[in-house]
Amino acid sequence: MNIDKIIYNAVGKALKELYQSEAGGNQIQIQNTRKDFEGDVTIVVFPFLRFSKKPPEETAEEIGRHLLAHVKIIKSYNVIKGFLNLVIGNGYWLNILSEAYSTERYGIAPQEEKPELAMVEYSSPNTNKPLHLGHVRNNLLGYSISEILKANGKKVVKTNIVNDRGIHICKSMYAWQKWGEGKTPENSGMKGDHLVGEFYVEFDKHYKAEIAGLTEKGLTKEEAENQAPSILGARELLRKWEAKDEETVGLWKTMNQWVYAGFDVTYKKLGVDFDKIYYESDTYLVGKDEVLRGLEEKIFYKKDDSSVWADLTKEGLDQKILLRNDGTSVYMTQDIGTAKMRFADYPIDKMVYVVGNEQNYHFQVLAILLDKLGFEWGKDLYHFSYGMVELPSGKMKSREGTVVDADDLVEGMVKVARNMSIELGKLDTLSEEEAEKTYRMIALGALKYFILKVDPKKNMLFNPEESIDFNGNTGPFIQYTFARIQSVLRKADDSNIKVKNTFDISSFSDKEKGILKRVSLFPGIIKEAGDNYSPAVIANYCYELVKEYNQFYHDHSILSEPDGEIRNFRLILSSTVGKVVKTGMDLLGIEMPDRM
RNA sequence: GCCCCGGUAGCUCAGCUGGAUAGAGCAACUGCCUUCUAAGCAGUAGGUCAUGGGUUCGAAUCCCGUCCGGGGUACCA
Repeated sequence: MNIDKIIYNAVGKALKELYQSEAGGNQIQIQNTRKDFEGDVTIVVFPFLRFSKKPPEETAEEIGRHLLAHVKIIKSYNVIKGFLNLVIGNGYWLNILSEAYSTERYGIAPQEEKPELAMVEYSSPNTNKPLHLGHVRNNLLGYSISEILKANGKKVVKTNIVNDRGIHICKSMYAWQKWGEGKTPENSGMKGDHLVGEFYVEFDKHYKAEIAGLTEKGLTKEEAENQAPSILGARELLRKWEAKDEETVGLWKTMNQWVYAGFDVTYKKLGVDFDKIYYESDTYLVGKDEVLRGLEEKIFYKKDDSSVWADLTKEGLDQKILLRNDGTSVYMTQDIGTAKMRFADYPIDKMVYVVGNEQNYHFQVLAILLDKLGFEWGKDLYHFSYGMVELPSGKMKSREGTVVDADDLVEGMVKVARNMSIELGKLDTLSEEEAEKTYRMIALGALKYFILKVDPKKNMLFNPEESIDFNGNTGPFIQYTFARIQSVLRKADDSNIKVKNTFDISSFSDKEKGILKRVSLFPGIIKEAGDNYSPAVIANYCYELVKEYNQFYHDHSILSEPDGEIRNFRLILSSTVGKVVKTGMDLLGIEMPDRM
C-alpha cells in the first residue's frame, strides 16, 4: 500500500482515539518532508488544533507518540512547530525497491477489465503546406497524452482529421496549373508537402501583385481582393471540385497524395502515428445532413437570406452560423459530421480534441451543439487546449515567412547533436549507422523534452537561433544519465558481479532514501499526468529523479565498493531508476540510447 | 466593449487541491577528469512571486479590484 494512505488511515485512527473526532477529507495533510528536516513523511497538525484544543507542539507530540506505538513502519518522529515529521524504517523502502525492481515496466497500470475507450484527435493538418513548429507541439502532446492514457489503463484510438478540401488547397492547385510547369516531387526531388506549400506561397505572391495592380487602377481593396484573376481561378476550381469535375478532382487527388507522402515522412521522424484517419472531404456532407436534420427538428433556424443558425443565447453565448446562405458548410458543420462518423465507427467513451487554445470558443459551442442534436456524448467532449508557440519575433505567420518548418527543425537538431557528439568524441566506438541513430535519438529527445516539459496550457517561447540546450533540464541530460546506468550494468555484468534480488543492508543514506521515495511515487505521477492531461508533470518529475540520482552517484564508485551488499543494493537502485526513467520517457515518446 | 488564459531570478521554465527558508537550467564567476561516461559534479551571485486589498494560525497558491501581455468574439479553417 502507498505510504501516504497508510499514514492517512493511521492519523485518522489516532485522532479518533485521542480526541474522539472524525477528521476526514483534506483535513489530514500528508506531504514529503523537506530535505532540511529529519524524516520522510510530514503531517501538518494545524487543522487538528480545534479537536485537541492544545498548542500545536503538544498536539503533534501526542499524535506522534500514538503513531509510533501503533504503526510498525514508523521508526521515530520529531516535532517542529506545527509539523510532525515521521521517519519510516528501512524495511519499507527496501520493499519498495524490490517490488519496483521486479516489475517489468514500472508504474504502468494494466489495462482495465472493461477499459474506457478514449479517442484522441491530434495533428489535424491542412493539405496546402508542410507541418510547422505549432504542429510539432500538437503532435507531441497528442501522442504523449495517448500514451499516458494507455498507461492509466484506457484503450486509446489515435485519430487525425485531415482538412483536405477547401479554398486553401485550390489555391495551390491553381498555382500549379498556372506556373507549375509540370513539377512533381519525383522530377523536382522535393518533398511533396513542401512542393505544394511552395505553390501556395506562389499563389499568394501573384494574388498580392494583382491586388496591388487593381487598386492602382482605382478599385477599393475589397473589390480588388474579390476580382483578382487568381482568386477567381481558385474559386472556380473549388466550384468544379464540388461539382465533381473529373479533371479537377484528379489534380486534387494527385496533389493531396504528394502531401500525404510528405506528412508520412515527418510523422515518422517525430515518432507519432494514428490508428484511424478521417478526411474532411468525407465528413463535411455528413455534417450538413445533421444540420438540416436539426433545422427540421427546430433546434436551429433559418434566416431570411436562407443561412442556418443556432441560437445559443440561453447558454450565455451568441448565435452561431452553421450553413452559409449558399448552403455550403462552415468549420463547425464539418466537426459535427466528423463527430457523428467517429461515434458510429467506435464505442467512444471519451473524445479528446488536441487543438490550440485559440479555438476554445469553437469547442465550447461544439459541445453544446452536439448535445442539442441529441448525441449524449456531446457535452462530455474534452478540448485539450494548449498554448501557442511563439518566436522571439512574435507569433508565427506563414505569409511573413516566419514559420519554423518541422522538417528543417528536426534536421537542424540532428546536425547539432552530431557535431556536438563528434566534438566530444562520445560515440567513436560505434558504427556509423549506430552513431547516426543515436544522434537522431538525442536530437529528438532534446526537441520533444523541450516542448513537453512546458505546461501545455501555457504559451511557450521557442528560439530557433539558440536552438535547444543539451545541458541542464533537457532530454539529453536524462538520456545521458540513462546511458550511464546502462554502462554501469554492462560493467557489472562483465565483471560477473551477481545482482541478487534479495538484499539486506542496515542503513542507507538520506540521498539514497530520497531516490527511493521518488521511485515509489512514480505511479502516482503517471496518474496525475493522466488526470491533468499533462506530459509536463512526468517530464519534470523524471528530471528531478535523474538529477538526484546523478548528483549522488557521480562521486561514488558502485563497482569497486568492498562491501558486496552495498554494491548490489546500488546496482539494483541504478537499474530501478533506469527502468522508471525509461518508462517516463516512453510516455513522452523519447527514445533512450544505451550509449552516448 | 464583452468572454477566456497568462504575469515567479537578466532569459527559458518548475512549484498553484493553502503549509516550514519560493526551486531548476541557461547566461556570469570559482573549483573538480587514474573510479560507470565532464552532455557531468560541487560552489558563488541573482527574487517586493505584476500590483493593491481581502479570507486565515499560515497565501506564489484561494477571492475581488487595477495594470501589462496573449487569444476569442455571428458566414476563415
